[in-house]
Amino acid sequence: MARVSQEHLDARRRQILNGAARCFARNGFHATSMQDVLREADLSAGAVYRYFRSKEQLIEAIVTEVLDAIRDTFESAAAQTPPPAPDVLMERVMEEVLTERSGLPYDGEASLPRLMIQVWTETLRNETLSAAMRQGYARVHAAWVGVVEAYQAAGLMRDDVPAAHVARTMIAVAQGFAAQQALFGTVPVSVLRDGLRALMSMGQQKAS
Amino acid sequence: MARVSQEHLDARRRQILNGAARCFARNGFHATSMQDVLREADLSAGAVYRYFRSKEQLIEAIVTEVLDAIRDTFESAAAQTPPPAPDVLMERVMEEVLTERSGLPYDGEASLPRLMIQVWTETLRNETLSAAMRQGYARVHAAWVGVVEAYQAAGLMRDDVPAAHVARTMIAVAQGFAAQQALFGTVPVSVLRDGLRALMSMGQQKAS
DNA sequence: TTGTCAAGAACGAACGTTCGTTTTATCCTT
DNA sequence: AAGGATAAAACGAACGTTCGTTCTTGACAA
Repeated sequence: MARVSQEHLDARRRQILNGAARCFARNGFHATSMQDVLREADLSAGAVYRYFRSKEQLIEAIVTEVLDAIRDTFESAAAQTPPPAPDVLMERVMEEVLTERSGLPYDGEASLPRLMIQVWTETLRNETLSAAMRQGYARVHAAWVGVVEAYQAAGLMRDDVPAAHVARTMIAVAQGFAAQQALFGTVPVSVLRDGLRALMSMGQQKAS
Repeated sequence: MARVSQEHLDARRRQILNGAARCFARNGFHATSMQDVLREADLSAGAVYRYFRSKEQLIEAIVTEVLDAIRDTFESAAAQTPPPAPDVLMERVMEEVLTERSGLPYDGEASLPRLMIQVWTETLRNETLSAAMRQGYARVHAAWVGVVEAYQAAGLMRDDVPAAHVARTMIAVAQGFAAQQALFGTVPVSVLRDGLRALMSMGQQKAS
């Protein structure tokens, strides 16, 4: 038997995924042809189809990686105790999303945000991926509800609002800011931190 | 001459756009075939190609309509004087986006948010559409900077943060919340309003 | 150590299908 | 009756995928 090493197989798989991710981040899943992927990965059709049964399976592999990376980033940021204030927390999350420490070796400008919105549109038409996305969101949401409850318990935030509503809003901020990175180009994360700080300063006169 | 009335022509064009928008909201631009559009619009290829030179032109027409509708919604919400607080302002914007008073006769659950994220991905690969999106964003941004400056001038918000940063953050909230509507289904806008209120309440102890 | 060989890995031309679009024929309004 | 609006069929191109072949690898006999 002349099988090649497992590291070799893994490296080939990575090579394909990375090439595909570059194509997908640039052009989206359905405007990217398999020939584009083959060219970018510098492999033949036969080679690629040895590792992935179909284009759809390749897409699903990328989507899963992206969802996992984002989920981990959001979850681990919420794990600190005591949780930092929203402006600091959000700054940290977005910094990680933009620098992609997430283990994804994709390169290119803001490629994770670009892939992220491609993934969003794909979940609209693939029920399996939609379920995966919702499941990842549920975990992030739960973690961030814990953060909000800590704010409220510490008296830092009014507690007459369901923590789930606040968590959803905070996640929306992160999602929207990430989308902006993809759409309008990279911007310092401090912009978001400052904006949140200013919004957080608007509550003082409410009691009068 | 056997020309048909202008109303007929306009109605046919609308019929095509509406059918295409339904397809695009459901499956995205590139996973929707022209045959899908023809079927949904209940017209033949010859008829559709009389009104739109190509699929790309059809896509651009839809993208432009969506961008215009969103821009108008965001801009008009910022036109009130004095501007309502962020939670109320945002609630109003999202209400309009979700009910689609915007003149777009597309139907279906949260179809404008769904189309919106499809449009986002399309701007990643089409420089013309990207420019249109950036231009629309610039107008919205300018309007919202005005709102933030009003907050600061009224002493409602700390004024040591650039208004542009706050405006960007507020737009991110709206974008993210709209994306959530597309991804996870409709949720009462009051969730966002509550979440913002809670975030706005976090500033009071800062001086101590 | 070296040469041989089978099996796995990779190649790339070719397949059938589906795509967006064009052409041709018919209908219908004026 | 005339001619634009629509339908229906057909087109070439490009798609995702397959498959016969070639190249490469590592075990093992000598």
